[in-house]
Amino acid sequence: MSLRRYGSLTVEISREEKPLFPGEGITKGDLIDYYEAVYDRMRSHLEDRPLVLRRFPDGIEKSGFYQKQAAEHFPDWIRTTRVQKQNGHQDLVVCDKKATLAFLADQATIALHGWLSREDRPDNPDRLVVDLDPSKDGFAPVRRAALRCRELLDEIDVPSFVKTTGSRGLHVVVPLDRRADFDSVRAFARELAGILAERFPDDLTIEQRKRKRRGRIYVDVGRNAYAQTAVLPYSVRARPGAPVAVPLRWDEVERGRIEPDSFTIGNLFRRLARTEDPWRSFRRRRISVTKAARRLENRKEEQQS
DNA sequence: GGGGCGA
DNA sequence: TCGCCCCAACGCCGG
DNA sequence: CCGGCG
Ligand SMILES: [Mn+2]
Ligand SMILES: [Mn+2]
Repeated sequence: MSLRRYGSLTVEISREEKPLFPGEGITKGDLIDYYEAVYDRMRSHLEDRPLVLRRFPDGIEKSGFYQKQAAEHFPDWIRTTRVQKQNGHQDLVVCDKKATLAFLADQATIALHGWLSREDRPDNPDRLVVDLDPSKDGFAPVRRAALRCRELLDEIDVPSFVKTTGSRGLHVVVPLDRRADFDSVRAFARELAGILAERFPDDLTIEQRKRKRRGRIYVDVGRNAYAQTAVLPYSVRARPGAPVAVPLRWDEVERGRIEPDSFTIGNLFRRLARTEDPWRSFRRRRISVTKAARRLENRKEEQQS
């Protein structure tokens, strides 16, 4: 057992040498090192956001579990927030310091998923996510879908940001001013998805039924709802190679060199050292969904005339 | 990873 | 003392 | 209302 100190807090680390990614020999100690080092970049995406933990105490080759309710035995300095659910409430972890991230990593939390809203206004998302899910292999169509999504948003002066998920797809993310609730945001997102699928019916679909997708990319906006989550920027994924969800610049998507597993625990720091935060302007560019929806309506009218 | 519980 | 179990359930949508 | 989906 070893100890790591974070200011006045001490985290007991158990079994640093335990392999969590046996294929690559990546250990729990490596995971903790990673999250320690990435905390400063991750911080703005963690702040005030209820978390869902994806834990793999016996490594990614064994089954893991999701954890929402913070365990009784978590230290008292781990902050939690009470959220309402169908039949009562739950206390979810909120990460407000590096020590929390280190503790969660020691608990074999490989991936962190976050609500799209923050604790002070849980019904009003601060980001809209267009989740592009390929139904077959090949990343080029996903990159193209993301660029088409950005293009549509550009047409109505809505800023957009893109990240790899570390899995198979991409997320296109729009920062919101939180004046609109989930129902309004989702209605707008569904409108966007519908237009995209209409423009590119051979490549994109909004069909929920897998069988009806026919190999096309699923433009999933269903995550824009209360208590739903998306993988957080810089989260590791429980997949071979220890891939990471990484914010990108749009020109990187245009160049077409990025693959879903381009960034991993093992190579992300080269990038962080060389590249400034591609989402640096995220907060500055928050928008009103109500106004954006109005611009989308106007545009549709002028196009049919 | 760690607590609770029944054998 | 040891082995086993638990650790999320929810919200939306189309039919 | 059910079942599928993520
Ligand atoms: Mn996805
Ligand atoms: Mn999805």
